[in-house]
Amino acid sequence: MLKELNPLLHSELRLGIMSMLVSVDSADFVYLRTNTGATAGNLSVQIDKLQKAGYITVEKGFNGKMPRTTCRITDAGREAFREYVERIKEYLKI
Amino acid sequence: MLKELNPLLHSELRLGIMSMLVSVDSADFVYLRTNTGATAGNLSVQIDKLQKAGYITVEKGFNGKMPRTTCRITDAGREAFREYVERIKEYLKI
DNA sequence: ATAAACAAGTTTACAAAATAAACCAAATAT
DNA sequence: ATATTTGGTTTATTTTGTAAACTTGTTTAT
Repeated sequence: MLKELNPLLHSELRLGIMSMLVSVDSADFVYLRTNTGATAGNLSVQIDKLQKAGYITVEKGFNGKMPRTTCRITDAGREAFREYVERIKEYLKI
Repeated sequence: MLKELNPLLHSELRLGIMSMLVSVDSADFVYLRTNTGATAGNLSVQIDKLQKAGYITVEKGFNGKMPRTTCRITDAGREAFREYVERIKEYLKI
């Protein structure tokens, strides 16, 4: 029997964000926006959701004078991602 | 760069339906309902969407006196599923 | 024979989610 | 000085998912 997929991760953009964060130390807002191709508004909202779930941390600082938002995956995020991958594999039959 | 995921397949229930159909000749409504755990209403709606997209065929007949709805995946459905799997693999890093 | 309960779906109304447009504040370019 | 760009956030709209309510017919109990 197929197990439920974590609805927070089963979203194209949020999965994309997590996918980028899982293999780097950190990534900033601009990097994520560029590499996901998302609009800033959409990205902002989805980052918020991931943060509220405790899957990522969001740190606001400055790059010189320009604001910079840095995201990092948490252990809980990493584990949730791992389990999501495990579960969806059964759907994909791989 | 991550490619877009087919939104018709990136849905837990529809992906579950396709996942079941991809490896059997056919499956009827009751089988799909039981094995996905979906409500009949939800299943009906999602089957409709897959059919309208040309990913499955839906045949209405009878099992004795009781109505029976039989679903089959089409070549287009199989191909869409294949491509979806290929694309989401990059998100999952597998 | 009639009513109650059940089976197989469909329709529709509602809730949740995704998305982009509009907005804001500060920095840089003209 | 002012127009444009950068780095976002807020909010309004659209899209989507979902289940409750309904329909049509069948079986079972009385």
